[in-house]
Amino acid sequence: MGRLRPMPPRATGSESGNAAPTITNVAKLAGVSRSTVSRAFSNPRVLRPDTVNRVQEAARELGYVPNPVAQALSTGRHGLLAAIVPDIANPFFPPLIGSAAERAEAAGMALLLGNSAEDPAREDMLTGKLALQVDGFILAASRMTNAQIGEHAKRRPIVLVNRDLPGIPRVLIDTSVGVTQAMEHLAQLQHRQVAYLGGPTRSWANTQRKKAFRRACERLGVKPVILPGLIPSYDAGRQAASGLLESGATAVIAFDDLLAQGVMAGLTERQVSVPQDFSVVGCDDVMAAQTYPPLTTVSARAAEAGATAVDLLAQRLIAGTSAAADVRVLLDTSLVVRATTAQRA
Amino acid sequence: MGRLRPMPPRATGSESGNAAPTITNVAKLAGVSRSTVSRAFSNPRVLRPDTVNRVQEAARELGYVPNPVAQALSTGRHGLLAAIVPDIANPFFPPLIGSAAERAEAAGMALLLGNSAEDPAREDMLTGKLALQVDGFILAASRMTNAQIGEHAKRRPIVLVNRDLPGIPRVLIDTSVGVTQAMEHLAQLQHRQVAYLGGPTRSWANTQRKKAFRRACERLGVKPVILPGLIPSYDAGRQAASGLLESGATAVIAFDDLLAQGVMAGLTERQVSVPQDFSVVGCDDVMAAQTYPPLTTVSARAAEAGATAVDLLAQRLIAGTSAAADVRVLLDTSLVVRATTAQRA
DNA sequence: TGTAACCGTGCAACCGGTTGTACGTCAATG
DNA sequence: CATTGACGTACAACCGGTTGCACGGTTACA
Repeated sequence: MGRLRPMPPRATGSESGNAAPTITNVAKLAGVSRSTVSRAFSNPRVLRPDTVNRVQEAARELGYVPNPVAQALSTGRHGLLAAIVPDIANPFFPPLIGSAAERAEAAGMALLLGNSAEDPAREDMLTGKLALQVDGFILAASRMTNAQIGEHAKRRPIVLVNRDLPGIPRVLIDTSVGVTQAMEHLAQLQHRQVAYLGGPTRSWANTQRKKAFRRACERLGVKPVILPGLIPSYDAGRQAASGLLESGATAVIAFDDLLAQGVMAGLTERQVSVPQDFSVVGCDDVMAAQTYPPLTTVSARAAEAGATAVDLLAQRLIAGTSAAADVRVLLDTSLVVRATTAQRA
Repeated sequence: MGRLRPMPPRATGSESGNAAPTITNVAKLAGVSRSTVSRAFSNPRVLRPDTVNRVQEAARELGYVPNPVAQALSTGRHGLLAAIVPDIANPFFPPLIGSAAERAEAAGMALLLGNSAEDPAREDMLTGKLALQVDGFILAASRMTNAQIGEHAKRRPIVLVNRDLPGIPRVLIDTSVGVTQAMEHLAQLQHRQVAYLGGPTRSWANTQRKKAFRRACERLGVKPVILPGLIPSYDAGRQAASGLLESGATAVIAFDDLLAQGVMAGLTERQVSVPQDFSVVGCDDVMAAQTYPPLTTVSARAAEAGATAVDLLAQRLIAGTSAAADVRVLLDTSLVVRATTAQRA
């Protein structure tokens, strides 16, 4: 680039190549200045209507469309939002991302995706790198420290999903309600000893679920068994099956559906049939309706969470930097009873 | 913005606010010109080493990092790739997107995500809108017409996934090999009549699979039953179960794992047990290892496809516009035998 | 000691928009 | 009829980098 003087003063006339038309081309064709063209798009009210028409017609003729990069440099608004997730292959996130992308588009913005691969350092790096090219962040199930998040929040608006950090707008999927319902359901089915198969220790969701589980057990007079936090995967669940059986529990609530599915596999391999001999409840309602037997699970409303987060962010972006108080959206959950729970044998 | 003359000539000294430091700040601190700072980052070889050091130190001190938006405007390189998929909630795509994002990052770029929601018009619009802010596109299972794709390819480099359009670089997951293997497997198990449960009619993958199925049936002397194309979902599969049973087939190859899973549910509801009474084979190996019983399926290597597509694109971007001949990468597939196929009853 | 080649850095134009202010025009008003 | 104000548009600085060329200083060689 850096066009130089010696060069012919720029082929002023019609487009020679297939380069995208610029505001200058439109201005020339419409017989107005560049600023007028700009205003015809960004602030038409200040122009005479017929001027606007003339410009628009010229723009249409050339196929002109404003260059978002130039706009970003000039205005500081990029029209981009970034969503950072720990693992896009985890079925919890795609619906969240999908609906976030949709809402972003509705707000005239596009969504940039970052995959932290469960690595806090990587998440930190990614967020820092993207900070200059996006207007704001959705941090889903962030693994960064509070301090790191706070630092990023100084540069760009952030909305958290499933992370409860006062001072930063956040939307939380409150599974404790659903877990409590699940416990009531199991108690009603005469289960007197129930296990909770934990997820990642550092996960906010896991903390919430475990707490709700404990509390409900106490209230209902059910004996709780807590199995340690695991990587939420099918294999981990399968391997946990034997421990479950030894624990004496007759039912389990798993941290998520992947674990639950693995547990079912492990149980079946040991000739324990679900739900006749053992009841299984999942969490997140991801894939639950897509397998057989259909899994009883706690719905997670991930899609809504993504949509809400984007709406919050967009709202904050158009309203200016108004801190908008301390937003904390709680999304309720509830138990979806399908076919993996039954009366205690 | 548009800072004006009447304003004090810009707080030259230390940063007053928390605005990101610019090349000008660094230049001032290092006692060199802006162009020197620029070169220290983009082309350090032309500078004296100690000058580079001085600039780098100043940059570090200020926490300077080049603004990618300004770079994009100036150089035309954005450091962004866009991936457009028909439906991010379909479990086939997340692994593809995930590995694409990873490879993009390895190449120093970030990945922008577009969700077309299965709508060709929307896909066309999205691609057009993003064309000015990204360096290239990955179009996965595109639903656009050849003409539309060709039009976009004129503006930006494109790599297709699972779409065979001569002249555009493409990576194709060739499931015909895997489907053929599946048929051989079933024939060996004494199945004499096998059904193919189709996917979206306009999908390239579906065409390939159906063709391979037909050919293998012919060669193996198996009677083929073709069931019409469906939306690939659990429910569609479940509803297809009765038709399958009526058809007289004793085994089915489903267009994808979602359909297969639904079929299994439908069969079980009708007291037909898998694999004792009926054999089921899926496609894509998505979720197959995460359910019970583990599904026999054709592996799809979606992650590799995403990675390959990005590598192709990145290669083409750094090599300049060299058309690089007519690239067509075929990814072989193979049958993964798990637990949903057995000897004919 | 004069000159040529070379090296390193600064200058200024440029990417494609945005926007505060100045200025010219015309109608309304005194 | 001169003055005022409103209105619409042009001018030019600016966003934060990049880059071709010019220019000044060294060094090498004649």
